[in-house]
Amino acid sequence: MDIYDKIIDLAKRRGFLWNSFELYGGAAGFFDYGPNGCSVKRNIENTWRDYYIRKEGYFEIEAPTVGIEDVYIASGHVGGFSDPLCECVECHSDFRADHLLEAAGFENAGAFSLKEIDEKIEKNNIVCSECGGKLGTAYDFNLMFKTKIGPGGGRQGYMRPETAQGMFIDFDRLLIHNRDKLPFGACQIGKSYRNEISPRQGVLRLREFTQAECEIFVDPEEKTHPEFSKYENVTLLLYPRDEQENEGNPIEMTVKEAVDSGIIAHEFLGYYVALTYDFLTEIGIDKSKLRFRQHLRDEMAHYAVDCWDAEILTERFGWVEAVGIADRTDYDLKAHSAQSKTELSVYVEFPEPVFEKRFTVRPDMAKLGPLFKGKAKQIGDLLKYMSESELLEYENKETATYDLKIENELYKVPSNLVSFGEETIKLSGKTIVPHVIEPSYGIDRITYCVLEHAFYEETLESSETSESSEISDTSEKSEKESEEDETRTVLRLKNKIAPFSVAVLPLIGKPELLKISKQIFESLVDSGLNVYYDDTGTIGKRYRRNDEIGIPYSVTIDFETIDENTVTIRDRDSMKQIRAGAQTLPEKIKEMIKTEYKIE
RNA sequence: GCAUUGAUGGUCUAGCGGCUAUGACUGUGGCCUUCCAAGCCACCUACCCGGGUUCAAAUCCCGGUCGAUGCACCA
Repeated sequence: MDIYDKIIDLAKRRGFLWNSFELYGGAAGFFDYGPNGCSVKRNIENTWRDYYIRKEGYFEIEAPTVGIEDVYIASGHVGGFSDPLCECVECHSDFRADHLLEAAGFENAGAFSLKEIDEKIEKNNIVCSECGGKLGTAYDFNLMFKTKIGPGGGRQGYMRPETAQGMFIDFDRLLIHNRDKLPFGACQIGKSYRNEISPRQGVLRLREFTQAECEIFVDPEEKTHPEFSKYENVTLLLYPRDEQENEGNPIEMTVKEAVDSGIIAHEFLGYYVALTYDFLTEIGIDKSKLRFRQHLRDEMAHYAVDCWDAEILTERFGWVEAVGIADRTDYDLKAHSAQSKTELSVYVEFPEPVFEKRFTVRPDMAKLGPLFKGKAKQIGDLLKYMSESELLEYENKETATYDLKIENELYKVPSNLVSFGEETIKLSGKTIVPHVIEPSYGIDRITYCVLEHAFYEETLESSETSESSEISDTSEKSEKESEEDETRTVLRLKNKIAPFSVAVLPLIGKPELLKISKQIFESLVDSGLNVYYDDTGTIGKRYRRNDEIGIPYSVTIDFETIDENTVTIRDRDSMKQIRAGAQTLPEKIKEMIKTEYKIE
């Protein structure tokens, strides 16, 4: 049983993760979060909000999960989020049709239509590489879930394959909300949907999953980050493109070093790579099992400048991509701008107005109008955009006119109606389409990894077998261990991530202890803590149960509580205890939660 | 989607044509119990779904669903 099986087993038993639709036999690619899983996931999401909304000051929005067709035409998902597949008639293997053609020597096979693919397969006699059978006609498999909006034929709708488009579409509203200034960010946490061909690896590849995405809109020429110094000395394990291509290894370096040496494209990306490191370690990802891998050039979207994935090491699946941090440039805004025929841009004021000398031609339109009637505008425009030398070329000194030819008609424009010269123009700003820096987090993957990294088993020698250390034969000893020693399973979750902060446990079920326990429970609940109360069975069993779902502290009420108004506080990880006054318990526990206090 | 393989209480598991489906752990109630899965008593909970073969199917056959693995796909 590997750690994945152990965690899925624990997750099922203790209400973290359940297969969806189990009652009806289940469906691949869907998971339910049970009560404890829901708490952990929510705590992770709220910590994310803490970083992006509270600290970074970005704006959270909530857009629909169903989108209209225009959105995904613009984003490229309607056309590009599908793959041409080809099925073997004999053995029913599926192949990427474009890959087959590329293997047969065609270049840019990805650009072929389905019809072209069929023709080329036919002509070149391409057969199934598995069994040599004949290939069926190519078809598009689009990874978006389709739906209809409204009754009857309805309007074509799609379940969103990423939350990002919501932020792009609201760009102009968000810009006004930020009072027309860059940079600013918008985020959203929510479900996304991809109709995966074959979901595997449990909760790591889902058809419905939760993303936390942030789109930060920046000035394309200003990719330094004002708060860069906050993270510049964070040391990261980076796996740059060059190292991957030359079979090298990840390298440790500070964010500053990575940006200065050009490994990370710019400060803005570096800042969010470091923030991601901070966030992931804060929620309990093991530092030593976290690295940042740069996308290879062919792996990156064609419009992206640079892209780094946070990868988390898991035992069964190896390095799992959990976060992507990309510079998407102005691709998305331009695409939506073109699709919606609306300008999506920002007017950026220069710190100082810029004065530019420019040669300008000023045709006297008030005179040219009556003279040339319908052609006047065309003539005027032609003159306006001429350089000095061009203008002089058309000058006819004899007749004192500029002789212009438009559609083979000659127009003689009197020179005295055209003035020109150098002018100084004041520019106080310019209109730009912002670039987008996108940190995108896969919350379900992160949640699984947090559980895996928190998972801890220890073997406790049962008290009767303490003499077993005298046995010299190791195999005999291990046999004895498995018989008599017990395994304690602990989720060493960070305090802020654990499903409950503290458990209240009367030592035994005597009425006088139960009464006072309830009072202590109430006082902790009233102070805002998430408290778990349990008075069944024996104390040891309850400790074990709570260890397994990661409750960091247990408050035990015993007979001294009645006499002296004190309780014990037990540490989940060390099992050590301290005594504390019941009066100030809520403050004490809150302080311990906040400081990740360990009783040694 | 293909191939291999599996599916029995919440979990692990025995049974592999034939009585009321085995056991352990968990859970619940009770007794006991002054700090780490203690003990005793009682109880709850299961043959993945649909067809077929048979007097009789958890067991054999076919199809489906879900899981694991490989190929393919995906990030």
